[in-house]
Amino acid sequence: MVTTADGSAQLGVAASLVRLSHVVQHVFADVGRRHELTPQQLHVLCMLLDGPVGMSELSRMMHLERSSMTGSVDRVVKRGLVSRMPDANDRRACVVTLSDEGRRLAVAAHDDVTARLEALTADIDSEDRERWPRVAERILAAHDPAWVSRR
Amino acid sequence: MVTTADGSAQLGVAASLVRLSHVVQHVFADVGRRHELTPQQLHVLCMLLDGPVGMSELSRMMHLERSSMTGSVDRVVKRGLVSRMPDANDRRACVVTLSDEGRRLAVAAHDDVTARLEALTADIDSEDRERWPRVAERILAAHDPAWVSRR
DNA sequence: TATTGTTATACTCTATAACTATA
DNA sequence: TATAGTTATAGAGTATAACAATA
Repeated sequence: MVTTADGSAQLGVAASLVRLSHVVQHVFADVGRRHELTPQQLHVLCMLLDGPVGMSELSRMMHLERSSMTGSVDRVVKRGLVSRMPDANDRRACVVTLSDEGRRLAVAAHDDVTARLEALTADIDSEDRERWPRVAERILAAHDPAWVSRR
Repeated sequence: MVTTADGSAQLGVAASLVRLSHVVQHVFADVGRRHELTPQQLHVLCMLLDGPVGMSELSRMMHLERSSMTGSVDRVVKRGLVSRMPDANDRRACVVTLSDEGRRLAVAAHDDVTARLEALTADIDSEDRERWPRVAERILAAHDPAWVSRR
């Protein structure tokens, strides 16, 4: 808690980010559960929405060890949501690809998460709603400078 | 991605919250690792910073089943970071209490997380830095109306 | 030699169901 | 009956180390 100029107490910037993160995680877990997906499985599917990705790249995107990815991908493969396709240019590698069912689930869950978060921010001034994503992008860029160029 | 009035592309409110959440989780995991704590263990310790808490209340605070809490608390007990004390008013219950070592670790890690997040937001206009926590509180209140009254 | 991906192993984390003890 | 907490069980998630195959 921080005391502001007018004497009222409010969360600090860091504390508010942590709290908000918990809200997002909670929404993510809840939406996943409704689709019978764990948060991690949903996360994997969302990473594949823009197209197939190799195991190494996927583990980098998710900040996980490659060996951890193997098991995570195995579980969604077993559910028929993704498949491993051979990489045409590198016989060591494979690309993980959404199945039709996987894409359907990923899109539905992604839309649900978006809707839930939009609802939570519905009563915020439109000025702040416009302003916030720009602030967020500054934070993302500070955390991962490469993020800017990946867009 | 959303296209704004001036034609530039930027993240939507929901997408920016999700991305930010990942950054926070990453900072949390990284700080924990430096103190040889898993993110969940750090989370438990932080929940106890304001004073001892019973198992049921703790599981409510962390959105976990009580049986999951048992194991989580067992692991930090085993490391000597917390202990279960009998509840003076209810012989069924116990209160989980930080040890000196646990408090030291919790404070150090908490400060590290705060410092890292403050650093990430350091180059943001002071107006936005002041404004953001108020916006965040609106979101927290929308997600959990009881949160307001708990402050 | 470096990279891609997997296996083996050992934990941590989590939920469900059934249980004990106290309120 | 209801609540506080645990146990038993099963599975998901994760990291480390060692390995195979290809680049």
